[in-house]
Amino acid sequence: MSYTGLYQSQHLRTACSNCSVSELCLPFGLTGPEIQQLDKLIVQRFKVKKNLALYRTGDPLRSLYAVRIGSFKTNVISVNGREQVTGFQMPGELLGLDAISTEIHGCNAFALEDSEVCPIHFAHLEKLAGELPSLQHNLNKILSREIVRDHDMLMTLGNMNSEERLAAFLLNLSQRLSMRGYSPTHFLLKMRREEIGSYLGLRLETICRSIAHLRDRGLVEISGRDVEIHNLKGLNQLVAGCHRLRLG
Amino acid sequence: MSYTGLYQSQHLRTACSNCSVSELCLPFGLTGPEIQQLDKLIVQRFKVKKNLALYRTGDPLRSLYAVRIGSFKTNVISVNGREQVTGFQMPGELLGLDAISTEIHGCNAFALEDSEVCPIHFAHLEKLAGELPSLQHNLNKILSREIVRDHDMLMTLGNMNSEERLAAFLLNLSQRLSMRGYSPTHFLLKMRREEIGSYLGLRLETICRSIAHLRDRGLVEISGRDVEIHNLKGLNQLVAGCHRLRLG
DNA sequence: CGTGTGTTTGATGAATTTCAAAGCAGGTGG
DNA sequence: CCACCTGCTTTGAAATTCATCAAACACACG
Repeated sequence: MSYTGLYQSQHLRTACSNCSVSELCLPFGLTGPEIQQLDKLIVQRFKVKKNLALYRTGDPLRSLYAVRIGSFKTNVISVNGREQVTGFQMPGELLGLDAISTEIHGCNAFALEDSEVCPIHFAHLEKLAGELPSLQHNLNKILSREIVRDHDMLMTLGNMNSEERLAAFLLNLSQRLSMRGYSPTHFLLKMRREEIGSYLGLRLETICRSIAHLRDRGLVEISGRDVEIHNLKGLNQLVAGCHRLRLG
Repeated sequence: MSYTGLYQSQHLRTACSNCSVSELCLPFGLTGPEIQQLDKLIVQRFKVKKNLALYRTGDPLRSLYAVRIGSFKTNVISVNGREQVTGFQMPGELLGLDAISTEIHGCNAFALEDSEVCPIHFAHLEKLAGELPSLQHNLNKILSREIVRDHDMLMTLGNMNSEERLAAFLLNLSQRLSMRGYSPTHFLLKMRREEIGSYLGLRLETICRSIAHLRDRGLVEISGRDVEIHNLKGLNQLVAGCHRLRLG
């Protein structure tokens, strides 16, 4: 069995397994005729084989990348050789935003499976943004949203125990997949336990044990990379108290 | 004794205790005549008393704020009432970047001491950025730099023990202060132990004990809020192995 | 000089890491 | 097609770190 889909086995596929150009424009919040402007930037596409780098720390920023097919992880390697995973990206999401500050990539991006991306030449994007206020506005929003996401992650690492972190992680994947039309309750993990652990600030053994705990509570069934969420509500309750209090 | 300075007692002051308008333009990377354009946006200034909020979660985004005098913390309160400090801001730094995504503030900003800020009306800033490509470019960079900072923080929380986290925190303050012309080795903390703990994902008692450990190693002398770094090199070595490996 | 807030230190217990070993799955070559 | 590797996952037992609970202390302020 082979997967062209992502985080989702073929027979479960309920939506497109890849992203069209106009879908790639979605993060930029563009509609109608403006898409055609952005279209001009999203002309190329290329494949990245599993475990190969899309870019590496220190590479100059040429393009941002929109994931079309597959999935990626971004990580930073410390002097003493430890990996810190800073994020996982799936189709329709952007890679490389952190490089804008220095115009040099500050992390590595590796394909977790055979994948395909569309490069978006950054200098051209900025030029186009200068002409299209709504594009500029949305670029600001995209960058800001990334900051919000990171703050949520800080909250996860600062306030949650291992079981809650794993639950929050699974719910996050579930939500992002359902946004793209996939099943929110049944999907495949493309990363190893060790990578999940790095992302969540835990050791891989702790991830295994937390999986076992969630299983014992009857909330999920996870065998290998295959995830089945039995009780979405229960998972949500587990992390509810740790979430951002929304006012206004 | 009263402090108009920030993180720095009066008698130690070696640089300006507040930021002029042109200094506030520094984060935007502008020089020469362009500053005069930005000047038009930075016209007001107002004071925020210690412990009062500059803005709160749920407030609509009207302005970003440049800290002129004093210091702030940003935090998020979770449903179960726990505080997560997401950052500390000192003069010359910007507040409110995370609100751009939703146009609603996603966190609270509190003054840690009597402070003064310059509001930068965001709609006007975006409009001006549309006319000044270099301003737009720098706004992108500022947002991206915030993402990089957050990634470094994820690394701190994911890979370091309590002592290393505290050392990294002190070095970070030291570096930001020295950039502004203050002593990198002698300064005052404006936040409580509990707030440092929240920021570093530790309890306040653990902060106290980590302080004691660093003192026992002869690296620092901290009594109350007064910090004296005796061995900057030693502190750096402590966290060196956990830092980003730079290639290229 | 008392009161309240913030800090320090100690004793204990819980959660997570570390070390170790066994089990499983997928891919490769005989 | 099977056997064997190799890399990944799971589980157990011991060690460690950090959180929790508790109490004393320090300091600023009215």
